[in-house]
Amino acid sequence: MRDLATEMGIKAASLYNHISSKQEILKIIIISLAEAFTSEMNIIIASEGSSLDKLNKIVALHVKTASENTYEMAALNNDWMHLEEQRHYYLQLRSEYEENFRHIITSGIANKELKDENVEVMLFSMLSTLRSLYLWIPKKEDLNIQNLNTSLSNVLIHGFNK
Amino acid sequence: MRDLATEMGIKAASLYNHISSKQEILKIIIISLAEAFTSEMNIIIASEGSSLDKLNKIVALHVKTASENTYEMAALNNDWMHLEEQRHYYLQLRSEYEENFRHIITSGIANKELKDENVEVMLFSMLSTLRSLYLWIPKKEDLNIQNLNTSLSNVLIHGFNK
DNA sequence: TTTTCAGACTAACAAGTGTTAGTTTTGTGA
DNA sequence: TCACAAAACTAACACTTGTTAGTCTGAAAA
Repeated sequence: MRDLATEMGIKAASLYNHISSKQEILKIIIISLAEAFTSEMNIIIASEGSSLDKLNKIVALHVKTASENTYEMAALNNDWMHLEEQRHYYLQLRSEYEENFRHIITSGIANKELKDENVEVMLFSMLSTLRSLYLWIPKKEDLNIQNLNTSLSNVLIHGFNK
Repeated sequence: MRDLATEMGIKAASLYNHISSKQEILKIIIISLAEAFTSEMNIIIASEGSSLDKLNKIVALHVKTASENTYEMAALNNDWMHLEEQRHYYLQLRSEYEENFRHIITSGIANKELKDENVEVMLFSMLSTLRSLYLWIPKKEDLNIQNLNTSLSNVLIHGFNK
């Protein structure tokens, strides 16, 4: 809290005129990002289009979030486990999101859009790549968001062997 | 240190009969895993075989490391930045490893084994999935290591669209 | 049997943590 | 110009942290 206050040019005690605890800061950052993300995810789920279309949209949503909310994504990824009252709620949002993602994949397999490969492995592979974007995007200043969407979708969905 | 000592059934001060500082514990865990990993990686680099063969071997090495050294992998992934004297050495090992990985991909593209897709995106996608394995493997108790190697290689390298 | 020493112990330190109580300053509306 | 509220301040709290100094214990070596 002292570091944070110094960065803002005030004393630590003055922070408590604005927030009620350190926990509250964590909660605000993580829960508001998680809710914003979830609501965009629900729009994708409800949309028309093939499973591949939806997967592409999910990739784009992650790229957008990681580039516009890099630090919030870092907090969400690294510090969600330090939430207290909201930990359960966060985990609920997260498992709904994973369940939606999984459903898109199984539907895609069912209607022959996707290979009949291990669903959990597919899900894990996409999720862990997309969740790490926040670490990687800031290091590649020169990349164009549209190109990134395209090549990330290509690599994740279509693979890279000939 | 007090938690650690309690877990061992001794008092915190007694730990200092065995190690010289908390830092040293971190160093031992991270550097020894990184060195072991690097030396196995070098064997793969030096081996005969196509780029695809090498990529498969790298996947298998990550799966093996994540399942046999889950906690050490967690420490390495989450706490390498808290290394002090060894931070530079760690980053050096890591960038050599990434450079080797990148080289396998560019060779694969050059000899037409792999698609001519964005190398950095391919590398990022594989790396972030493989680096997250330590989080995921313990949750899937029932999975067989050999099957995991196969389906992970399939998903990462061949993609999952039809 | 005595000596030695690794490895446990207790007690305490200095520094850092989030937070509160009470006070002063500052800027805006009456 | 005055009143008041927002938001800064100082001082201190209770607790946690890694670590050290000095001591005791028990088992192996002499």
